[in-house]
Amino acid sequence: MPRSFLVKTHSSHRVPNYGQLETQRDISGACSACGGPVVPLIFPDKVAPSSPGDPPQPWDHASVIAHTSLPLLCNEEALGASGPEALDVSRADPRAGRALSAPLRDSLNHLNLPPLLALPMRWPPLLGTDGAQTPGRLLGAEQALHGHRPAHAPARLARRRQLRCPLQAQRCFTCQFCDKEYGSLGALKMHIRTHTLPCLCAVCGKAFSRPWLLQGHLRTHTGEKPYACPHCSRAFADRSNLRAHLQTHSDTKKYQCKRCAKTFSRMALLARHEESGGCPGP
DNA sequence: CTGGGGAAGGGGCCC
DNA sequence: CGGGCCCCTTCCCCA
Repeated sequence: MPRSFLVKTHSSHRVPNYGQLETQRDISGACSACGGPVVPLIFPDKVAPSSPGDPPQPWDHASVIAHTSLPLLCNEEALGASGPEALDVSRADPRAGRALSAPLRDSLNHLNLPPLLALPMRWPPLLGTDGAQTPGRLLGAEQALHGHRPAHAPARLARRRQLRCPLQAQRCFTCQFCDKEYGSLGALKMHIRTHTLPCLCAVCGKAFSRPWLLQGHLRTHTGEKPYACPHCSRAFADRSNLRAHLQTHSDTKKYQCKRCAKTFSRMALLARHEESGGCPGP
């Protein structure tokens, strides 16, 4: 997905009011690293490992997980572990007697879910804002995790990577979960978070790849809308949504149909216009 | 069918 | 190098 026009604005404008959120995190206990709720990660039952035909799963790669330390970011603190043993995935096994944090346990009870459900990696079961399941839309990570992808033997996979990046084999970092490639280890680590989803919402249990995504999600629970439209009384929880809304106040719409010259406030509307066949043409 | 809001995903940039 | 924040984009849903 192209990300163009990444214009940095003045940092003085980056002062959203997270007071409520900070208070909430204090209640539940927060990860000092990501600000998310502190809950132990529970890996799927290793008694029932992935079948050979299944795609590789994050929990199938404990060594990689430990190396990146990403998925254990939160539960390390919850477990109070430090040192190498903190990276031992087996320590996060629910059968080892690890308890959920009280807020999350309450959330799970509220959702009436079976106890000790394989929680984090496949969690949550596509919850809507009302807590109901929303089958219509798969999360990106869920798509990556559950998409049908043939398993690759390590040697063959390495061979394929070599063929793909013959000149940059040393600088090519490939995701073990989806084969995406990155030019830096940092970029790869950030991407891996989209598979491991280390930040969990204490209210509904939904998992996110990054703390600020969780913060944005928490606004759906608190109702906080720090981004107000200067032209009307509307306010938004998300800056991008405000930006899209501002287009509705603009006389000059940003996206124009090349066939009929009709303009639209959003690219999605233009795309829908072009795909609907309703374009009268020039 | 169209316009718009809400929520979320994810790569890039800066510190 | 990692975290935080930036931005755009996408999807779903509703009026």
